Amino acid sequence: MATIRDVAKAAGVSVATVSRVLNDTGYVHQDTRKRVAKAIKELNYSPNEVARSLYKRESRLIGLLLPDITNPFFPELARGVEDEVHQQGFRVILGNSDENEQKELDYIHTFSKNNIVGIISATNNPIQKNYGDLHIPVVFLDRVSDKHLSVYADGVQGGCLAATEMIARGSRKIAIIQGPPSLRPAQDRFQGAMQVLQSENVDVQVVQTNSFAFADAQKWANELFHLYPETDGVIASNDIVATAVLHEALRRGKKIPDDLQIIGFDDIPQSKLLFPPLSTIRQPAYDMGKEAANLLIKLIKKEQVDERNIQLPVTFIERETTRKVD
Amino acid sequence: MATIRDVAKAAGVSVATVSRVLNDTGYVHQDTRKRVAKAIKELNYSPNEVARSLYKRESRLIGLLLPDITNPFFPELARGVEDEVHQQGFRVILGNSDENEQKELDYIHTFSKNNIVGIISATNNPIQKNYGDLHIPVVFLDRVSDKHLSVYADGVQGGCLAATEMIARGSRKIAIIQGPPSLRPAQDRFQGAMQVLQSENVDVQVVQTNSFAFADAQKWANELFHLYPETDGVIASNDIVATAVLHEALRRGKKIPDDLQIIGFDDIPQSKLLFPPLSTIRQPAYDMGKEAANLLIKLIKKEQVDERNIQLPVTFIERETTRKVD
DNA sequence: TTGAAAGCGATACCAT
DNA sequence: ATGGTATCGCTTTCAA
Repeated sequence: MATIRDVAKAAGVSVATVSRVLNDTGYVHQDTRKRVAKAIKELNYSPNEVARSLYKRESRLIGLLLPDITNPFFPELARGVEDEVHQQGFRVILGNSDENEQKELDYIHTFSKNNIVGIISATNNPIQKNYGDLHIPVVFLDRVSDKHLSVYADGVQGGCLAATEMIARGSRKIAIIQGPPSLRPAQDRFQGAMQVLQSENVDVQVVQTNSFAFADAQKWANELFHLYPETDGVIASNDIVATAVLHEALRRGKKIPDDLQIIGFDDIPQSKLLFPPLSTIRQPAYDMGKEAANLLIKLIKKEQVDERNIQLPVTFIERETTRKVD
Repeated sequence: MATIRDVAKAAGVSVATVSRVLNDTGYVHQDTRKRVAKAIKELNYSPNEVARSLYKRESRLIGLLLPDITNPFFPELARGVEDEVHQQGFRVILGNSDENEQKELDYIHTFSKNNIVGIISATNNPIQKNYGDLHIPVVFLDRVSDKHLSVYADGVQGGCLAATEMIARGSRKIAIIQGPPSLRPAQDRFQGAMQVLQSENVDVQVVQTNSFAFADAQKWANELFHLYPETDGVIASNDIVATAVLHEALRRGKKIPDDLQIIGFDDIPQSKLLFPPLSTIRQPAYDMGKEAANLLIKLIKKEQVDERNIQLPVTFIERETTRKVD
């Protein structure tokens, strides 16, 4: 690997001058600039980011912390973040915390030891203290935070929407699956739906859960139909859970959506490929990722940011686990 | 952030000594060691990886390059890689090449500029030249390579298995979906299946495709049933394509598996949650990731590696898109 | 417009 | 057993 010294020597100038043309700072004569450019090309030189980072005490790396890359919602977020970050000349280093506080800390540590310039975190653990004494900007994604900026979808609104649409389509014995208590977005959805449900003349049953994992979801789905066989509508805490419910309902020979309506949350790519395709409340995951990246980069560049929280709208995606309404 | 100097001062020793206790190299008196340890704790000191990396010309970062994080197969791989890498004290920095050569190059560049110690690549592009002049170990994952080590599942065997099982279960007019031509694993599966299909007395139709994207898959599924309405068995190039086929078949009112059997490839987590659950050829994605990580780390540590290619076995997962056999 | 030299925060060689 | 110091590759004053 060629270094800045090699380039300087080849071009017959000092390293300072090479650095100047590299960073386009200070004065450099046209001819000198050309000679340097030529040397760079000939030596196929590319500056060592590590050395640069050591001196400047900052890299061009952004840390992205996800709770579970295996849940299809998060790759969608990640793609949004990545595309935007990449386009603005930064790179992302991704960590998967596995919803485990120790791993999360490990990653924050790794990030910080590698001079990362900012962090986007979508982790579940309510350990925002861990982000406090970092001296770099942090944006929470799909999470709300009082202390830090955050980008998220309107969960309350989403919950309302789900309940409203479900009632409008005729369900009267509705089971609602309450996601993990520690997860604010899940609780928002729940609250939103409950608001509507309780103000209407319908039966409502709550199924309490504490994770979004496939396997667990299947168990709860089973439990749901066992406990409340009369249920004619399920509002699930996300699409994975909704999928498990759908699956279990079909297994039990229920007609969807005639016997039972189901509404999910997230609109992960797979949802439209289910049979029947899942009606759901869509979160604009990709856009959320882009927004978060954008916001973070503004912070990094110390640009003015006018809003501390960016809340994106959710929409009802009508597919075939809900009945038609005229 | 405290530096090694601060620690040295606080402990009343030189930086050399601090470095010694940090790295556990050379002699250092017990008492001194204790004083240093105390200072480290008090100052909450943690060594700057960037400075360390600059001097040693290597980091503790491993680059993982994925073609499309949005395809659920890859997060599975990634988790395997990550878990193993993490456990062995390295960290992974993840790049998503989006099946785009330029992005792939960008990431390789980023990796190299950040003193990454090794790369695991699962990208599609046949541009192994790009990895040639890197001076660090590279392991290909879910890809086969002549020049570099690689870890992959036995595609030919998988194809054979799919064809054999399908015939054993009574399909006689079989359509096989040939994945992207540039993708060796997809072609292996195809070849494997064709071998069996052609040696048996069955009709076989080939549907040529060039991507694994959801949207495209849906189009081909449609085309398949339009062109070959008699088809009573489909061997798909992966589970995403199989899902699209299943979806389209149900939409057209076919009974699964009575009218039509479907076998996928990969066994992504969603496959078991489809309705009916998808029969498929399972690749042990998580384990493949772990193997690749293990192999790479051996290379990094310059340990002896005995096999240049690690081929993992595939298995037929019988679910409900295939008929029972007695 | 250019160059010399002082750092950035570690490691490791050479003394002592 | 410990310390001084050159070094990694770059950026940025300061002087010329």
